[in-house]
Order: sequence, then C-alpha cells, then structure tokens
Amino acid sequence: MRILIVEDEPGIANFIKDGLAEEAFAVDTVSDGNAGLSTALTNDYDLILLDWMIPGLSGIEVCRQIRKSDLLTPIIFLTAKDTVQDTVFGLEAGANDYIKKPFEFEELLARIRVQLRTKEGEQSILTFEDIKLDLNTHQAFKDSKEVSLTQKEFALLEFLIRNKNKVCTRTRIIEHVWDIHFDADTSVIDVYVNFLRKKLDSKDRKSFIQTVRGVGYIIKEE
Amino acid sequence: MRILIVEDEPGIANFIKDGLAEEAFAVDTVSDGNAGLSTALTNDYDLILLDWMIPGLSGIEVCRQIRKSDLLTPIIFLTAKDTVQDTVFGLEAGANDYIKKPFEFEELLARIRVQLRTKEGEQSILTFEDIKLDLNTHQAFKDSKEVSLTQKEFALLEFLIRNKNKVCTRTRIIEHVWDIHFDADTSVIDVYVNFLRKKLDSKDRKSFIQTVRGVGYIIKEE
DNA sequence: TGCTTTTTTAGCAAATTTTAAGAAACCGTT
DNA sequence: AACGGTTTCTTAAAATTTGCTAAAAAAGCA
Repeated sequence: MRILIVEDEPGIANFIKDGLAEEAFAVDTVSDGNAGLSTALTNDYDLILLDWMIPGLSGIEVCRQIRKSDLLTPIIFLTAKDTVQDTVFGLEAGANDYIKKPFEFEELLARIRVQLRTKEGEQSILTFEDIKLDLNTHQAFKDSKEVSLTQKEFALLEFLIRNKNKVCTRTRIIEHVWDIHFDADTSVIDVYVNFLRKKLDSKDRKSFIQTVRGVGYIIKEE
Repeated sequence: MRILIVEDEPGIANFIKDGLAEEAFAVDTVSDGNAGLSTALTNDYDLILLDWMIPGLSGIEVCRQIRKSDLLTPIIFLTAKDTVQDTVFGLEAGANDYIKKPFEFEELLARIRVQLRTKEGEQSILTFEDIKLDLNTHQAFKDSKEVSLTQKEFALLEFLIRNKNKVCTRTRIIEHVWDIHFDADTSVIDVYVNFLRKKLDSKDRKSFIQTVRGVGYIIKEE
C-alpha cells in the first residue's frame, strides 16, 4: 500500500511517515503543491494525505486538479482550519475525508483504513492456503504456527498475497515494497523470495511462490 | 451489555439483533426517531446503533438531542449515504463512529467492541501471567510481591498489558504513554522497556516484553 | 539541597537489509 | 542432445539499521 504525503512541515511529515512505515505502508513525501500534483499524477498511490496550507498550489487546488484528471485515489485533507465552511470546500473539491490538526496518529490511521477498505475490501487478516498474515499484530502463521518474519519479508509477502493469482512484475514489487522508483540494478527481490521460501514452503510440494521467468513472481491458488 | 438499535428496516434490524444476541448482548430495537430518542433517554444503554434515515426525527437530530442531555453513551451511525460530508456531520453531532451499509456483521461487531472497551475495561486490575497491576492503588505485583514502579513505568506497562497479544508500535506507545504527537527523535521507549525488564523479568526465561524489530513491542501470552 | 524520576547520549551488540558472485536452471537454437 | 546466453537461485559476507545498556544530564519535588 503506497501513500503520498503532501506536507511542508518536515516535523509532521516525518512523524506521519514513520508511523505509517511501522504499519507497513510504503510512504513518499513531498513538500509543496506543485510537486504534490505531479507526483500524484505520475505514480500509482493507494491514498494521498494532503495538507491544506502548502507552498505553491494550495491543497484544495491540488485536490481539484487530481480529480479533474479522473484519478480516484482517496484523498484525506490535513487541515488546521476548523470552520465547517472550509472543510465543505475541501470535500466539494473531491476529498474523501479530512482530519483536523493537531490529530492523534490513531485517528489518522483509522481514517486511512476506512478509505482503503472501501477501495478494495481490505481485511486485517490475509490468507493464502495454509499461510495467514495478521496485519494488526504483524504476525505470520503457517499451519497456525507462528513464523517470525522481518519487516521486508512481511511487506513482500503481504504484497504477493494481496495480488494472489496475478503476476507481480519485478518493477511493481520494487515500487510497492521497496519504494524504489528509478531503474534499479539490484537482486534484493530474488534474495527475499528465497527467504520467504525457506521459511514458508512445504517440503513435499513445489514452492508457493512461483517464478514467472523474465517477468516476476506469482502466488497462485490450486 | 445493553444495546439499542434505532432502525426502520425490519430486515436489517433483526439481522443485527440476532447477531448481537448470539454474542450475548441484550438488544432492544425501535423503528423511528422519536421512539429512539425517548427510549435512549429513559434507559441505561451501553451503546446505541443509529440509522441515518429513519422516520420521525432524523438520526442526526436524535444524536444531537442525546448529546444535549449530557448522555455519553457511545453512538455508532449506520448510514447508506456515502458522501463523507454527511458522516462528518454525524461525527460533529456527537457520534463516536459510523459504518456504511452494507457492512459485514464482523466489522460492526469490531466497532462495537472498540466503543465498549473503554467502558467495560473499567476493571481495576490488569494481569499478565504472574504480573498484576492495580489501577486504583497504582501498585504493581510480581508473584504477588509488590514491585515499585515509577509513573512512566506503570503507564507503559499498563498500555502494553491492555494491548496484550497485539504489537504496540513505537508511534502508538509514544502517543499513548508520553502524549507526544509530533516527530519524536527519542529513545525513551527503549530505556523504559529496559527498566521494566530489569524489574519484572524472570531470570530463567526470555523477557515478557518481546521486541518486534522495526515496529515496536508486544506482550504475548504463552 | 538532596533525592527520585525522567530524558538524553553514546558506544556496543545484534539483527536486518543489501550487495555480490558463483552455481544452477531455463529456453531457444542448432 | 548439446550449446550459449540469460535469468534465477543460493550463499556468504559487507553495509546498514535498530535496539540494548549504562551512565550522565536534566527536570521535578519534598
């Protein structure tokens, strides 16, 4: 799950970024309206957090432009303003929700989850055959026995299971799990697929992660 | 735990009622706004499920009236509307949460539990294995021998035990225990976890507070 | 002031993540 | 079947990040 934060105060931006990283989201931040708009339009985010008062284009203008280009990515406004009138403008501009600063991280997280749930029926427990991932507790299970996974292992597995029965290309994996958006000459993916196989494969049958040569990997049912 | 449902569609009302009855809640239903308001005011419910579109007084008006009379019973809105603007008004009118129809019963139940937790968690003694916390007297015990904890130590331990079997992220800990809501570059948490371990760990087995690298800490049963 | 509590700092230890490189597997062509 | 060029697998080790711990500094409080 990729999230874009458009926020000019580095303190707040980092606070949110770190918190969301702990929840296993891939997070990018930009600090002004123009960068926000272009980044949002040229990337595939699952959700955007947009500050109201930012340099360059105002938050509301960014929101309008994004909607104008038919992008339906959920947008949550971060706003210091507390008159209902302003928030109404924001919602009319196409935002999905708003949260008043200062806010508790918990509340922000809840609102993010609400938006993501409507988007693709997000659940807090993902399963594939005898493998279970609990997103709340960050625990992974195989045959209902816990298997300890590192952050990256967990994130990769989550991505693969979310996209089960679809081929995940190396590019999409490196973007969504590693948050790398330039040409990457690396073989981390191979290594981590190997880690997951070692920890989660059953000995008697072929690996639950199948490789699609020249393209990427897939977790397929049956 | 008594729950009031204010909902005019008998199908939905019964669906929820039966489901909640199976979960051992005592459930009453009424089907219009006026009845909802008077029933809510003259009875002692632990939670109210309130439909947005009902005959008589609108759900939002019922909510407002209830809050006006200083009743703090948690209210969850059931709403078919999907513009967030409306739900925002609902939350401003004093609702505690909202859920969009159609919803899964599981999700409703989860939200109900969240609201009730604050109430039913009024038990004043928390325990985890051989550790006991008396919230009234602020005393901590290990093997029924008292261990003196400082305020922060107590607060951190309380938070961890309240969330036992769930990973507590650093962000959540710093918000709930230290009440810091901005970017925090600090390692107080590490230090205090260390304090608690020194005071409360058993020598023969691994620490009762387990660290989840890159995320936070967890107190786990078994 | 002296004592306790809380927070910061910093070096060390440990775990994770990444890199790198040879081995193995795959695939099209001969 | 054999070959060569790729791509992927598997390891080991380097690089980096994160957490632990002790000790000092700062803040509170009687």
